[in-house]
Amino acid sequence: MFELLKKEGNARRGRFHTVHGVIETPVFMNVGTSAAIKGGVSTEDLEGLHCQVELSNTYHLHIRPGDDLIYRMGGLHRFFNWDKPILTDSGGFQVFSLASLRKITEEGVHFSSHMDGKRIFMGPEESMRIQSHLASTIAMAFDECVENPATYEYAKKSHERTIRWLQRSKAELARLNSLPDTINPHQMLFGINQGATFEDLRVENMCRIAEEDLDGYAIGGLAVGEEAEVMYHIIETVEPHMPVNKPRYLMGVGTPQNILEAVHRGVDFFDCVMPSRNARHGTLFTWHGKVNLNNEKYFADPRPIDEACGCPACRRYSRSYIRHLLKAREALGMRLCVLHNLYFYNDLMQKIRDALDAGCFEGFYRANVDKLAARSQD
RNA sequence: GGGGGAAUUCCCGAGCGGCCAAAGGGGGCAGACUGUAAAUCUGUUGUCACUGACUUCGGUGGUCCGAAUCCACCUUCCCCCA
Repeated sequence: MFELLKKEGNARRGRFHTVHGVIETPVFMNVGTSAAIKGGVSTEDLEGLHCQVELSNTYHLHIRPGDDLIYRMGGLHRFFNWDKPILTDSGGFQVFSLASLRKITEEGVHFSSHMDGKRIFMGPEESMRIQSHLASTIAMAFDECVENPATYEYAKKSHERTIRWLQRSKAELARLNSLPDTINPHQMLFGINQGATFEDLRVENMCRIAEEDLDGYAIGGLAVGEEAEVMYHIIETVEPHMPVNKPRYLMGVGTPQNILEAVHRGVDFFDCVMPSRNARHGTLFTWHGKVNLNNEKYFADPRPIDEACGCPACRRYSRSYIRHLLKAREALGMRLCVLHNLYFYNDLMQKIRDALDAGCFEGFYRANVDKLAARSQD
């Protein structure tokens, strides 16, 4: 159940109630594809980072260790010891990212496993069965994330198929939730809006999936190579057609600036690999822009990554030391950087919520939207 | 004391007369990264007045139109026999 607590312009302050607890929105979901945040971050760490929701992936966990095992181990929450909400992505994104290894039909998608080349098939029913085994808080409908640029003809054909896949996902999850040995019979389902960069397809798709009366609605297929302005425009186009009393999730986005822009346009949920991946590669997000700790100018810099940050890395360690760890390929270097970036993202969302609560989001937005995208000048 | 082998650009290492400023790796420097096939990938790494010129392959001197590559001597290091 979603409570819309406050609105400022299009920006929304909300509260989403789940069987695994409350999610204060706008929220960033911390991505741990294979039931682990890459870089050596534990679930205890996640608590320290004020992480509200963890995100894992259906396709990856199906391949390894197998959803049967996770079901036997009592579901994802027990398997990796996390009792707060978990959202599982459906595997739809892998239709896009593993494009060279798949074939799409009306039934679903034939993949070659990226691990061993083994043939696997995943359609809406398979995705829901796997997610039911994983017993996540929120399951995502099985969709096709279309490549950019896409032709109008293909985008139309694809989004219509994605709607049929959504209806099949919904029916299958309802069936699974009613079975006696289902771990989480209250598993929720979010539908995913598609339609590439075509306004009419996006709107038609949104109106059609809204009729399915789902627990939440996602905008997918963005941040796949199009200009940021195009992404913002699509959000603005779709948003008026999204149910007001349900959470809105912009999938896979994005930079701190992207998130602020999207909150400004009415989005509640986000997830992105960027904070963890960039951290592993040495790029840190701060309140005065990006810092690439690999740069020589930080060789003897005694300051923390961000003076204003309260994360475990900034509380104890200098840029100089962490840079050394990265250069020496010490695991601790990556870990500290990932802790910092995830703390930063969760902190960014907290500050957005605080601003909304205080009724000063517009000022917060204006003060930070450009600064966040810049390269730090210090 | 006798015999054999080796010295290459920051490091390791290829090169055996012109197509060599010199493969490949490492390291350095910089960039990318958006529902994670990413601890990955890309560019760059002698100097400059940079679509060209100059300096460089242990040292010195030769041979040759032309030498990192061939010859002589020197220096240093390694191996084998005494």
